[in-house]
Amino acid sequence: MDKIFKALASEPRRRILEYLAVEPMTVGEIADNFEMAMPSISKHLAVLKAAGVVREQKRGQYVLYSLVVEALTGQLYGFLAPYCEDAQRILDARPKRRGRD
Amino acid sequence: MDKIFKALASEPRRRILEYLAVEPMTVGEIADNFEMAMPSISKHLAVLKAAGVVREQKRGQYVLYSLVVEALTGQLYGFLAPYCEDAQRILDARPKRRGRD
DNA sequence: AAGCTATTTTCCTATTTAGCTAAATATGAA
DNA sequence: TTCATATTTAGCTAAATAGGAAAATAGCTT
Repeated sequence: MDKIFKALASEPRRRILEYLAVEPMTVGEIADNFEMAMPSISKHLAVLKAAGVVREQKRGQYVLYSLVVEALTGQLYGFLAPYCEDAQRILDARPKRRGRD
Repeated sequence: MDKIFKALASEPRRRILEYLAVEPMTVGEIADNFEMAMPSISKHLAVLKAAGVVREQKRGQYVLYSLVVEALTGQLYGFLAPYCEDAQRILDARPKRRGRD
């Protein structure tokens, strides 16, 4: 739980997720949308990846990042469940993840 | 959005919310459950209050803190909504808050 | 008023985090 | 191989955060 909230406690990182929600992107493409230098973006992506909410795929010399939306929503619903029946219901209705990837 | 995630990006603060989910408590009662000194708890409570997820009521020389569960869930569903239809549905079904308190 | 208890505020230190530049790594192209 | 591009890692500084102790504030109770 700590990793996901630490990851989301950053405006640039939340913005990165918004971009990735539209389509997978390379680090450079993401960085083009920010004032920040690429190494900083790269580190933000590492934080998001450690939290499980993005996935990286090597594509030649590029690295393509994509959102793992079930991980994002799943973790937050998991946190919310004890506070809210709706969240528990949504989790229950969710298809169980097979260890693919 | 920033305040809520910053607030939740702390294990002690998440634990405080768990306690308050059971019943309202004074600062001292909360502090009894932690190794931390009371001033630190008091500061964590201030962060949670700034994020809108707890409310404080003066009760004589005590201060009673309580969870504002709709604020906690509402903000997180609000964040989730663009990523997940379920969250949007839950928000829509939620009774609109009147400016009470 | 004086003393006691509960809480917050202030001030300080240690740790973590964000962002930068420069260097290292990895891949593709000539 | 050599050059160029994409990304990550290292090393640094500045800013933010966490926690403690001590002082300040607020409300009882005598």
